[in-house]
Amino acid sequence: MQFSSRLPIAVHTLLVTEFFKDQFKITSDFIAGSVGVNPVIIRNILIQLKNADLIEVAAGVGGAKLKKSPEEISLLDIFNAVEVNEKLFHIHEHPNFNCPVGKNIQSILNKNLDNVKKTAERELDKITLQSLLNNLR
Amino acid sequence: MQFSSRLPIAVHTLLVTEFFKDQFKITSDFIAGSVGVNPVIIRNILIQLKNADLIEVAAGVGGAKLKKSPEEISLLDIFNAVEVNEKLFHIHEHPNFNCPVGKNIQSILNKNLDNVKKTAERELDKITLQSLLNNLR
DNA sequence: TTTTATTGTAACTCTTGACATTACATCAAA
DNA sequence: TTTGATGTAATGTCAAGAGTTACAATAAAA
Repeated sequence: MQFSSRLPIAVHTLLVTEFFKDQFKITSDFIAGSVGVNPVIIRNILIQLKNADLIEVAAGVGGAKLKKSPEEISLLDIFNAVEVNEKLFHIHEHPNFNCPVGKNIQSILNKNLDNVKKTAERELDKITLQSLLNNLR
Repeated sequence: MQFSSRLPIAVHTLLVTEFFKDQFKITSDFIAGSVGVNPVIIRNILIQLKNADLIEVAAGVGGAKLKKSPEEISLLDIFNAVEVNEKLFHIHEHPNFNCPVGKNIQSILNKNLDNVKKTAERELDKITLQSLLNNLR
């Protein structure tokens, strides 16, 4: 099991948007050319990033740009923009509630696994778009 | 995107195996009755737990039991037993290597996201089967 | 030796999500 | 009004999770 490539593609999109902002108009076709996927994939991700207030996109004339500075955008912001926020694990839904284990399994696992998820989120929040840009040079 | 219910079901399986070890023979049907899924699902998970040396299963006569003490089994051990170990995120495979962003995106994301995964694994490793058993009482 | 309960395992179906692609209406500036 | 983009719907393909049926293999007990 693996997370989809939406986070990687969204990160790539934002990096391209910032890196080339003074040289090119950042259209979905332009981004798609760097990412290597269909432009519609990029447009859908741009919509999600726009809804999360990370970029603005000029309808009609075209072109995207960041709405915050790269220091203010973390991988967690991007992750939350493109992945639906749900439990990390799918817990089986029909345990036997007449069994002492079945009765408690959901609350026990929810508590422990939510904690794991929070730890991973804190880690994602430490990584900024700026630090990734620094790695480019 | 979500991890499958294999880890939750495997944890449930091990808890049942230990909790009822002195009262019942722990067959796949018995476990399935507590988890609320088809016994074949349990048998396949038992095979994975057996391959990871966490339990032993008596073929023919039936019955499972732990091969280590609950203190020695962590959620990470169980996770590794039932989930194929792969990258946390699927990174897009055909970036444009002629682009300074496309050329570096894979190595940058691999490095940063592997680190997030390692953090989550360390967190899973802190949680033992015994601590979950304690929560049952 | 035969019966019995159980495991091991294959085969099949159903459903869902990711991803790719085509198509076209909408939009806003030149 | 033309032009180049975006917004968005529809469709197809593929892979994985989960459930189920079926049955051979196994090992203990009768």
